[in-house]
Amino acid sequence: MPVDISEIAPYNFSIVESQWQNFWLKNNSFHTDVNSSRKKYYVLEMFMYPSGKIHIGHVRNYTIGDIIARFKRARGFSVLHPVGWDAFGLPAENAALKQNGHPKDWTYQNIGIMKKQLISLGFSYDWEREFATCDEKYYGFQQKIFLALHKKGLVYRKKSEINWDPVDNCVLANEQVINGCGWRSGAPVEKRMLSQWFLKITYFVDELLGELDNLNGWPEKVKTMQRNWIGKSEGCSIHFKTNTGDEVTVFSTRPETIFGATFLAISPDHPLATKLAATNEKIKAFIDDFKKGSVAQGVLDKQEKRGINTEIVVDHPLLNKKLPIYIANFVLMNYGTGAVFATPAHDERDYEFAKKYELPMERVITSSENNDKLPYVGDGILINSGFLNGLSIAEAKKIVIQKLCEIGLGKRCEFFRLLDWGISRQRYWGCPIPMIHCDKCGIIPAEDLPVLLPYDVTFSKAGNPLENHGTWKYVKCPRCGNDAIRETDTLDTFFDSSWYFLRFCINDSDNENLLEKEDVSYWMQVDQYIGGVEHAILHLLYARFFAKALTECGFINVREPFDNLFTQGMVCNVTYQKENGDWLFPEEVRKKSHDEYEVIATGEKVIVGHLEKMSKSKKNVVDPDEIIKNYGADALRLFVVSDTPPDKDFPWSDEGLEGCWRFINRLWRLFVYAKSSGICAEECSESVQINALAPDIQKLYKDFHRTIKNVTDSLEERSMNKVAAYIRDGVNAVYLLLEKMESNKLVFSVVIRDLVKLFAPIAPHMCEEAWNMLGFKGLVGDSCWPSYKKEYLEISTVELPVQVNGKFRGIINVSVDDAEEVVLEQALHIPTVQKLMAGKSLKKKIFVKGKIVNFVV
RNA sequence: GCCCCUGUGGCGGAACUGGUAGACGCGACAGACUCAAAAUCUGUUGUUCGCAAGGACGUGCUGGUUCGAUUCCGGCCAGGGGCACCA
Repeated sequence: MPVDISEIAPYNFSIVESQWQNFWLKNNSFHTDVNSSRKKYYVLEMFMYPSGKIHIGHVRNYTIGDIIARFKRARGFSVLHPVGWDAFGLPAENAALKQNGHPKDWTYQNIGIMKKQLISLGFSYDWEREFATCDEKYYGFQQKIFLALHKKGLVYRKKSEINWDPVDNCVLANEQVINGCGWRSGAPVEKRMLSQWFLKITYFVDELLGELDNLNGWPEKVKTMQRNWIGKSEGCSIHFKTNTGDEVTVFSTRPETIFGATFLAISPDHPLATKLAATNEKIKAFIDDFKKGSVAQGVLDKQEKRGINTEIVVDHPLLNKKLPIYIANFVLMNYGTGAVFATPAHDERDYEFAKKYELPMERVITSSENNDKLPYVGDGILINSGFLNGLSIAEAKKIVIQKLCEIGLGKRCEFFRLLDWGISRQRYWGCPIPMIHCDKCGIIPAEDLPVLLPYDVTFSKAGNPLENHGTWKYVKCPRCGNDAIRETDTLDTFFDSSWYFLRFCINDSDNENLLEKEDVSYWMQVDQYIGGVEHAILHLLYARFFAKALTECGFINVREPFDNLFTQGMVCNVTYQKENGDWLFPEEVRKKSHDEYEVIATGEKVIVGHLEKMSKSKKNVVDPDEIIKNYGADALRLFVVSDTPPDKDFPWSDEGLEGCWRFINRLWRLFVYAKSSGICAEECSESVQINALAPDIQKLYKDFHRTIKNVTDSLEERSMNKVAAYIRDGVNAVYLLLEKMESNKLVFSVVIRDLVKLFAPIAPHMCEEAWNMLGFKGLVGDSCWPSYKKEYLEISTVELPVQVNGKFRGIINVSVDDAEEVVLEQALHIPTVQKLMAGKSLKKKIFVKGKIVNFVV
């Protein structure tokens, strides 16, 4: 006799979960090796910064990855699913300063805490491959990579104006400046000149752009963002000689408007401007003012157009007239050539500038509509343009470039928005740049690799602790033996994260070569990469660059690192605020009436805000540890992939989590009930004879094959929300036939067995326990994934909708193979149909086999 | 300003190549069990008219294609994201 299902004790997740976690860990259950007999599958979630504790966003990211890893493993792939730590970086130094500790201790301590959290979530990692970027072995090898890139000419040094963060006291990459402020500190960025190391990312600009078209497994959104970031512009450069013998080259994407050019504008940073400033007080004052103002505010876009006439002129290349040169604040030195020819009639900025300084405008493009408004930037026909008159913009562009080339002044060319990547950081907690400054030999590679970070540093003095260290930087020059000084800058941590996925490919702890070519070519590319869309540009572009650069250097042989990319959405939660704007924790708030909330302690009115990304400052975070303690890891895992598609933002709700916990229990009760009804591994030995089954059991069995298909397909397309829904569907169907279980042991044994397998990627602990309880051998994940029979999916009878004039009017039960006449005859018997057709002539009848009947009257 | 994406019940969201819109879950309501409650199991739940049978409306708005449109095409509106003096 089976037990009473409502009497079954709740699932004891805390015991079961820790028990299986220990088992997996002890037995190294998810260890992987190169295995040529199986197809490989590399799943990777973006590794995390060890900030202290994981948050729900991490849980969602890593759960998606773990579900895929477990699913692929069950489907017979040799799965690489590693984990590591992006462990260098500023916060460690800030924390050390605050707590009077050491960045290294702080970092490794956090890693310990967070590792425990990951284990408590049941993620199926190959822990043997775990490492942190601050491990000596990792950054030591990274120095070799740096030197190889240097040798290849992909690393170079140049003096450049850098973004200086006055709060964090460090240099920022352009990409780390957001609206003129530091990406971490939020402080307005200042400009300074400094010698910096650069990675020549622009060397691969064509490939970085072009290969995007072949990345079919990447979201279109991310590819668009990268294209915009690279920012290719095609056009033509034009060379000018000034009346003072100087030279200016301009770049334009609109060379066909050259007849409308009325002046030239150069950047205040342009060499000619610098030269003029040396002898001209007014120009010097203008440039000085420009540097102060624009940099400090960092708000260039809304800035008023300003400029100064240099009194220098050039010849128009195609007309017999002179064009004055202006120094103008809207021309950027780091784009194009730092100089433009201005056509005020057809460019908004030029127009604004020309209007202010009363410069002439010459209309050269006309269109039928909108004929008098300037500036005109639309399509049209060329006028006032000599040999271009009457041509379309596209034709004129082609011909004018040809002409400019012929007379030797123009050149077809393209420019990119993408700039080389500045990688020097004046910080301690990073990978030391292995270079040595020698007075005699210059700047040369260090030979005493690895150059290790000294532990005994002080953070009390301002500036870089490596710079301040008593002995560390003093070395002998490896070339001449004289006293020399180490480079004290460290590498941008984006450098660390640009190749970590390659390092996971080797598993041999003795191997000094972290990029063992055979292992890398076995595992790469990453088949599924998962992370937040906030890395759409920087990290993902740098990683692509590294794959190309390391291939050029001969380390590896993969030019694109990530075959499929999945960007998951953020986890959001409601926010509560007092009327004065102070944020409140949910537990400080209570519901007063239907739509009013108040502060429990004071009774003040509470404003319920929109869903916002969980953040500590908004007091709307939930702690994964608390959830796991109260509901278990499986419930949390299920919840973060339920309901909402994983690429969309996820709205947190306590009720939703509760519902997942209820479902875990519902399923657990089903398994216990099944066991008590005699469902077990042994019962599965025979194959199900479908025709011998009672109709309802037969339907259940067939429908379950549909469930298997739906779950499998949804997993393949990464629609985890549908996976959860279809599994619930299957479970609901079984529940409705509970009392028939004992008398249909074979069918139910097979169904229950496959249910355990299907749900195991999402809720591995409970399913492992059920698998074991029902007497199945080994780990559930090692058993093969359930398969479905196609013939069970084909439906022989169907509920066919019947329409009159395209409107649904009833349903008939027919066999799929019934002839058209038979079906139509039956459809005409529906009373409503008869009523609607009475007295009308049938104009047309539509019959789509197995789909629809439609009478048009 | 430019580029991209998204609009479906009270809510999160399903819907195969155009073919019964609303799967599954949350919430709500009801029944069973219980002395009672919780838990559990079973139902109902787009709006609206109707006692009912049944009807009307309904996938942001608005046109179009079609026997038939959440799905395809045009125009608009709203929300979100990216870039932004890029020549």
